[in-house]
Amino acid sequence: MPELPEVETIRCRLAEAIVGRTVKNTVLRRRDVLRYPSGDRKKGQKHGRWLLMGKEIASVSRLGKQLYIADKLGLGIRVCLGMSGRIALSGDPEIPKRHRHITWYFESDTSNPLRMHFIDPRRFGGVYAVTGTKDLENRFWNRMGPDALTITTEKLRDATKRTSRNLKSVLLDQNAISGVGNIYADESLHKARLAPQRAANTINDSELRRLASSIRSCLRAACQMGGTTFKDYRNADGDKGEFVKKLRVYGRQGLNCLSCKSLLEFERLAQRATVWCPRCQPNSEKIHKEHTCR
DNA sequence: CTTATGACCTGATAGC
DNA sequence: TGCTATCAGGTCATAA
Repeated sequence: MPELPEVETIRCRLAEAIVGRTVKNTVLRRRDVLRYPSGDRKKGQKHGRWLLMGKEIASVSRLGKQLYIADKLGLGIRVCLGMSGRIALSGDPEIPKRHRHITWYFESDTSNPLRMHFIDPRRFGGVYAVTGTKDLENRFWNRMGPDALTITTEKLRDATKRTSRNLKSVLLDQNAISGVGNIYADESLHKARLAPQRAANTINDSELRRLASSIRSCLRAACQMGGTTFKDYRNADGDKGEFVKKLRVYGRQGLNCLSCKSLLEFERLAQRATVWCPRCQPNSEKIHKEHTCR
């Protein structure tokens, strides 16, 4: 469920809560949430058993929608939240009883006990043991596109210029750009006044600038509001994200466009629900005149 | 190499 | 009430 702003909200809170603290014990209740991609199961199991046990947390970082929690040597865990995953700290008053697949217990002077849970009903998410920063980069992060929160026009051009796939697909492709999911793809395209069906390699320079800046501003605004709780998302303390109040297209198919009053359309694109305004976001590959939108 | 597709799961909700 | 069908914010392996 969580996209970049939701994961960033969680990352900030975790950095505040667990950096400098030492893991006293780790309980893994469901082995299969420990993942071993592309055949390095043995290696993963060897390191995975520890899951930061006895380690002092030195950093909580993020690329796109992925978290990395590590000690000062860089050894750590890569956390993917998938569709329904979350991290909850023991201060959250309503931690669900079910689906708490992993719990980390931190050392404390008893006045300040702290637990951290990995919770994931659908189990599309998972935790990956990583042996160091190089390992993280080689196996995972170097293969991903640049982080969407700070995407530049130039980097977006690299991601779009050589592909005739539609913009929606490219925005959702983590190897092209990291961190945009279904909600912010639709919101960014609407803000940039670009049709989601538009072939990526047909957008001109001013459209490219508009798209890069729309992605950054949508994500930045969502981060500031603690992300979007459309349905289930909760941050590490159990709170909802308020950006749901700012959504202009996502989930609004059949309603009026907030910019121009046209009916918002719906189509399944890249196997995802896609909502756009046919008037604000015309699928024309020609330069069109500025019109009344926004 | 790129790209499209299905698999992986549970839970909430709608319709009969 | 109980059944079935459909939908959900992501990632990964596979095959064309």
